[in-house]
Amino acid sequence: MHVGTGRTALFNWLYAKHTGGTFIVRIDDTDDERNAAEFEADILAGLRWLGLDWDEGVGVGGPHGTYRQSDRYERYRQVALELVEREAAYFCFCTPAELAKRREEAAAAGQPPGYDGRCRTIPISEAIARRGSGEASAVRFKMPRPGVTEFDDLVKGKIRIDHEHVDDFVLLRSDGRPTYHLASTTDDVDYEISHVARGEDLLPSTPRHIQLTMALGAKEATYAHLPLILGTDGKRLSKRHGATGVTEYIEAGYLPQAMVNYLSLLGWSPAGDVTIVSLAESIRLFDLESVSTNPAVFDQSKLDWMNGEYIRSLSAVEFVEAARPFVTASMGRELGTDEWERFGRIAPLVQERTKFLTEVGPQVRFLFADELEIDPASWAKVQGDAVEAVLETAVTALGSVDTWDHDHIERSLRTMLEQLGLNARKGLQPLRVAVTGSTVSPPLFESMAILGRDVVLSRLERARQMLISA
RNA sequence: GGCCCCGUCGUCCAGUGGCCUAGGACGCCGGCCUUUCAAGCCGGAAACGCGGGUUCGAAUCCCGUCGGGGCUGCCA
Repeated sequence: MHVGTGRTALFNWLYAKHTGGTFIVRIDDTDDERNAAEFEADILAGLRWLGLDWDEGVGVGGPHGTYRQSDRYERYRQVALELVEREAAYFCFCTPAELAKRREEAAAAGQPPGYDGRCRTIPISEAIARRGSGEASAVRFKMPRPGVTEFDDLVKGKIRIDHEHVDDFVLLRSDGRPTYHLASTTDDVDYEISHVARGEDLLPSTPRHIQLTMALGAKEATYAHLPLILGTDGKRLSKRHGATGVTEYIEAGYLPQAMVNYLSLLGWSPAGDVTIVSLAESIRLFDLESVSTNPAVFDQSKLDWMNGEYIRSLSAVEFVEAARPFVTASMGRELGTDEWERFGRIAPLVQERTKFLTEVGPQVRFLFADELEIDPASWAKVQGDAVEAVLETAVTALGSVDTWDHDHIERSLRTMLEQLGLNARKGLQPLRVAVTGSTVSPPLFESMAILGRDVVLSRLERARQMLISA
């Protein structure tokens, strides 16, 4: 699910929750270029991850069948034919090749490229005869002309479009499949949709949908066209801007709460100067009419920051649960009970310094590694005159600590620093690298405490050997 | 090209005629704190696209202009 789709879904959901309405999820799968099953699974996975539950629709059911357009082709066909019967639509015998050619010619001549309506005047009896003889035809909607569609968009305000600029669009393809316009408008009518909130890219199609709805004898929905989400270059957000799929963010270690909060701020803001907003608060304050009219650039650095905020706001237990699959993936194996216990002890320290759940594994792997890998760059960074003395003294000092816990370890190492006349930075970094394998790690004393004396001493000893053999 | 939408710091928002010497957040820069990295704290640079009106007064209203985006398919 594209993040833009996610944002649209979120706004629909917030509006439904705010107004006590019904949030319906229906699958628009009239395009058979795409793999419908995959497309649907991806959408539903995105919605579930974001926590946007639906009252009616795919999976949960409701009074209108499967909520999948691909299951309703017969209904759309009937609607199209009925429209032809009532002379609100007509059969068009122009072939796609002809249309393409005319479009090209029109473009070359500087003329508007839309369909010229040449089949509109074919007498119905003739059209039926041609169809009877096997000639392929599509069904086009007869856009009322002259005419104008005016509507009050909840976010854009008054919109007025002259039908002069709206051509007779296809309702039913020559192979009998409906177009998006037919299918979704029919669904909106059949499902008694009161509000349609969608991307601004569909604004120019709205006169079509409204006219179609009227031709169907129904009352049009209230529309709200949401501003588009742009990439950092100001163009519509697409694959080349990086991760644009909601589900990609799951694996990248983002929390759905952060994504939802971030998305909610793309085109909308709660009252006041708040940035971190709970979902409950968003529901309470949300309103389509206060959605901004201008497009928003998707700025990942703000999402990243927000993710860190949400990670830090997790309870200790929640954090462990959220991090668990990432730790397992990072280690490449399932951890044992005692290992999880150790993880639970270090977790609060790690939680404070992580922005993405994917960072957790690398930060704690030193706790579970039999043979610690020492990062070469880190090792190089701590080399100096004092290293050998530090390592040696530390082994002695730590060897005689009577209770192996954070406080005793700290006291012992501070004493060591004094003896050697070193500041903490100089004296502790070599130990950090020796024990955790990197210059970047959770706090050293606690790490040592959790690791246990034996492992710490053997790692320090090993580092000493490395010095000697070097 | 035509039609439509939009134009406040780099980015997301606040601002709906005087409270604006334009506010918050992210990012950026500097400092503090500090056992690393983060986090945290303090400070800083940074915007009303432009030109005309209207008005005692305009970021806020009107017009124009420039700029950006969308649509212009038997895609959605």
